[in-house]
Amino acid sequence: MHDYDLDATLNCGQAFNWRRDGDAWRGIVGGRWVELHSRAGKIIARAETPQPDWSWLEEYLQIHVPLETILAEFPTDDASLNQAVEACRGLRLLKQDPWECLASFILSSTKQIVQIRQITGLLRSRFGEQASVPIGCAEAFAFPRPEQIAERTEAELRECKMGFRAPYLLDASRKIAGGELDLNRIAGLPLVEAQEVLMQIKGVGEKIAECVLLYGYGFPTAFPVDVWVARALREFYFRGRKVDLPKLRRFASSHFGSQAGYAQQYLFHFIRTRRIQDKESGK
DNA sequence: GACCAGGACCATT
DNA sequence: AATGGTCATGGT
Repeated sequence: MHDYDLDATLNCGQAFNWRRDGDAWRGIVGGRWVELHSRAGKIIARAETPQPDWSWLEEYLQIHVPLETILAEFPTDDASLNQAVEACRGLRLLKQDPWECLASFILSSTKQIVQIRQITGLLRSRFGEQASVPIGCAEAFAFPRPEQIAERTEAELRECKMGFRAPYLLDASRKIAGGELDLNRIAGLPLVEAQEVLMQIKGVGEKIAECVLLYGYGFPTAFPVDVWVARALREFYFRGRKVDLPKLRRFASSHFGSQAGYAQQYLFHFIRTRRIQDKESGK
């Protein structure tokens, strides 16, 4: 896969279940331990036991998605977006488990990505089931299911450093475990209705709902606007002016077209990595 | 120590 | 409709 940038894809703030070890990425997908390498234009995968069928991983990584076709849907007269694509061509959107995605992004609000990794990691190791790993590898845990979270107390969840987000995660897990909310039903709904269903959960607003719809369900026009994307939109399309979130969202929905979600991810990764580089070069 | 982080919610104008 | 404060915790 010459057009698959594994580093960017696994480390661009859409998923929080990957750790780099040398040139390998290790994580849990669908409860299974897996290790990924990018080598000579190919992605090499290793699981704990031999896999007769890798379709679960191909689906997660969206291997079959033709990236060039998606990029061809981007607005052509957009220099900033073109620049973002050039900076990290090969960046992909994953197809994550909706529940894990929902729970992770409930925990994401006003948290840095390193901290989201820490919180979800604590949640796994305390409440998730231990996965089998190859000899010599660090222990790993599946993401706890809704029922496993729902039976905990708010105080127990707060011990995972999630602070005021604990009642939000508890509300989500209990609505789902209790059958009040069916995550399987969301996939077939129109975007706006799907978003409204998710926003019935306390602590889930427009942004978090769009993250779940984009990363967990693959709605191609979902366009989450966080502080970074807002920053990018204001700088690139409004000459740095103060523009409020509703206006930014309206602009995005009219400008980026049928693959707006992908465009969002390129802008997010572009402006974030640029900021990090600026800091490293002493600015 | 100040400021910020892949926000949401609620009270006040 | 639009601000503004608050929430918990840790990184830079």
